[in-house]
Amino acid sequence: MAEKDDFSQWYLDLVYKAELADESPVRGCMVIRPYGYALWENMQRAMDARIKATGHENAYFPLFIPGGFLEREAEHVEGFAPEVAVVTRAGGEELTEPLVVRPTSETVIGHLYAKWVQSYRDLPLLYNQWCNVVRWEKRTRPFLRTSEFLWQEGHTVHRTEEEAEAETLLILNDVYQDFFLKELAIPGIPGLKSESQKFPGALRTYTIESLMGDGKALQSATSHNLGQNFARSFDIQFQDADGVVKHAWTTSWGASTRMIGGLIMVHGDSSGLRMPPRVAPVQAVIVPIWRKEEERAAVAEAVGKVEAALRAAGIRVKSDWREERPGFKYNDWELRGVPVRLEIGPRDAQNGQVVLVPRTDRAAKETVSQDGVARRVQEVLETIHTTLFEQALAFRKSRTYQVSSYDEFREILADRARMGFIEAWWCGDGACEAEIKAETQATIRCLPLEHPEGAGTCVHCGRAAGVWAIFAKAY
RNA sequence: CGGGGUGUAGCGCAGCUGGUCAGCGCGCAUGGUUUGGGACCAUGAGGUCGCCGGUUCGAAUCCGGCCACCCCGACCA
Repeated sequence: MAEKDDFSQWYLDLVYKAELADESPVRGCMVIRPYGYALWENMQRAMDARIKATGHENAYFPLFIPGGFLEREAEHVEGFAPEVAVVTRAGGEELTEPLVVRPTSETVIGHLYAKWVQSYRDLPLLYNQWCNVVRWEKRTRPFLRTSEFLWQEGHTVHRTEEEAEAETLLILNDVYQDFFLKELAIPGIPGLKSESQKFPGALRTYTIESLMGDGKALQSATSHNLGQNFARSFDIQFQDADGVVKHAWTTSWGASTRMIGGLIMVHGDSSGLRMPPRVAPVQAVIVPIWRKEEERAAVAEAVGKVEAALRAAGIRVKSDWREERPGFKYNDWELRGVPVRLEIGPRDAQNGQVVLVPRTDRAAKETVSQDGVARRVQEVLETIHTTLFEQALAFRKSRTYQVSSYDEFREILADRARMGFIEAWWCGDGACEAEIKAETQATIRCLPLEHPEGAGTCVHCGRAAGVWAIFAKAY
């Protein structure tokens, strides 16, 4: 595996060697292998629970969208047209109207919502779907940017602007940010996107931005207040209590398999992946060790007992009986990021013990009794979650800079070893933002929800500035 | 779409001034010795040398065309 100083190669090696994914015969697409898919399923389960806990229901809308639908919202079509895949031929003949493979489903869903919404009594409509989408990307990387990816997209309809805005923020905070903190151990920063970076067709876009191990930012989830734009384009109207027919307010929000890329780049180290325990496909692996056949029998008995105890405690456990040497297995499971390793050899079998090694700190190896091992593993899993989070937070802080001069801004972004989030005042002018991008390749990642009061001068143009922004180079 | 590069075994590569050039490492299979931090020995399986055409007695090797992929840039809510 490449060393971490060649970060993009390190990332690719890790994805393939840990067997999360493989290349596909179609350029830009990706095969998610069982280990990667198990991770995705765990993430889905945790995310889905939050989506439902906040009052949403799952549904499913079609893969194909009538070509004309995208065009109904001007900004939307402009934003997505270049990356849309279109089916022009099917059933052995040319289609009278080409079908777009969904890049996102605002339009089809809008079409149906127009039908389903009649009265203010029908609102709010709170639906979500888990599906695949296609966006033809020129440059792809597994998980981070693929032509087809898996995600969830929520689409809601509300009676008022305030309600829609509250929904957008509820998702951002109670679903996404909570998920990042509690499941992935990633300290993301919730914030508002600038005009140039918002979703095509949205009024406002909120985002969770997280900092990767190489100092670049990753947009990890987004939540959009669509205003009445799509309601107007698709005639989503309702008769309000006052008898007046009004356009509804809609939102949409999504999080994708890209989060897996984020998880890798935030937590991975030179030995490989480090899975956050709560979503890890395997939380504890048991490596049996023996020399002679008679030892094997005793070890097997202890392994069986420990495995059963862990399973009974709800821990996802696997024992590795492959015909390989222990050292090979240690490295292999470290590469795959399994949080806890349990070693059981003849001595341990004899003494009723197991050796427990946390992935985050090999030196913290400890010997525990077989009777208490399930409880101890649970504790260690919690500790590992906290450790991962704290390490990621410490890294983010060490790579976050508040600058007052543009020279300093440029210096930091030009230095691979220091690159990260730059916080500064910004005048709010899109032209100024574009110049910064042209000169430094950095973009405004977000206008963080938590920011200093007051005002200053724009880090680029020096004019009076009332907006606190986070800049970074991004994936 | 612009600039550069690469296509030879599952993966990574050597061979490329035409003639023992079908090879190496890893991986894989079989047998044995091993096993508390990436084992070793032996045997073996596996390739239309990206594709098409040309030059030649003879092409992985030279020439032409095509295709694919990679890197840098542009693009990327």
